[in-house]
Amino acid sequence: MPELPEVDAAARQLDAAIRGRVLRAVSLLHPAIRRVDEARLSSLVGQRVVKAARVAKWQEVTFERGDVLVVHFRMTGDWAVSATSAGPPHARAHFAFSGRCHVWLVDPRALARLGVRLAGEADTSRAGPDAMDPALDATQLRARFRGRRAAIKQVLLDQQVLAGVGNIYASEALWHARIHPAAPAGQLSAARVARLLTGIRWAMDLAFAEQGRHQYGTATARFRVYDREGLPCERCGSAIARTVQGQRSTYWCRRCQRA
DNA sequence: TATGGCCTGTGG
DNA sequence: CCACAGGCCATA
Repeated sequence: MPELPEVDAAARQLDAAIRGRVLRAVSLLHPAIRRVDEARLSSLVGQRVVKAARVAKWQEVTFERGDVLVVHFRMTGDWAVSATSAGPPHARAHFAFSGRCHVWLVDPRALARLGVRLAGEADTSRAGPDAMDPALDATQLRARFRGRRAAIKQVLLDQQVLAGVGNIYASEALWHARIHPAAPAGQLSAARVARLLTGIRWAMDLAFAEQGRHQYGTATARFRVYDREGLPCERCGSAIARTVQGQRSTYWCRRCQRA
């Protein structure tokens, strides 16, 4: 599920379901999810939802007193919304709202995280600018890469540098920009960073466009390089390569993407 | 900067 | 059985 476009869709779905409703009850259904401070969670019960929105790869549900429920899907989280109180498989948390609205956090791996930021508390996440923020330009992005000798692929995954790019779209964006995934981030020319930002927006826009349409495109149909090891590059026809960087798979074209 | 851990599931 | 999974954090 969760890179920026998917989290964005989830947050919109959540907002449509719960905005204006009152939280009636919360229950946690898996020990790993119980690491959240339950007293804080309970303090949300009885409050009305002002809005739900995406912030980087987080979702924030703002309540009337200014308290905020913070949710991160990690690898496999998602929402399930229904009018009945029967939970779906892998339901890890249950939120009951007024008007017979039930929301489940569904997460097979149970890696998702819940948190509560009470009114007046500072936001401690030091996330960088949002990848889809139109105000972000290539000059700013290049400034954020400056001094980083690590591979651009890994720097793209650093949410403090740029928020919202994950493992799939990092590969996709680098392919679009024709940049070698191991290139040192701080050495990229202005022109290359400009291409990279274009590539990031291109990959994200494609994913946004996919949301409304057939949810079930296969990976090979949806992506240009991700999960396409050995298949032909759609630009030059040579076989897509897979390498590992920082314990994560990187997919790229040896011919199109030069150092 | 690398490594392991968190969790469960799927596919080779 | 093993490798791997769209994320992130703790630790040395």
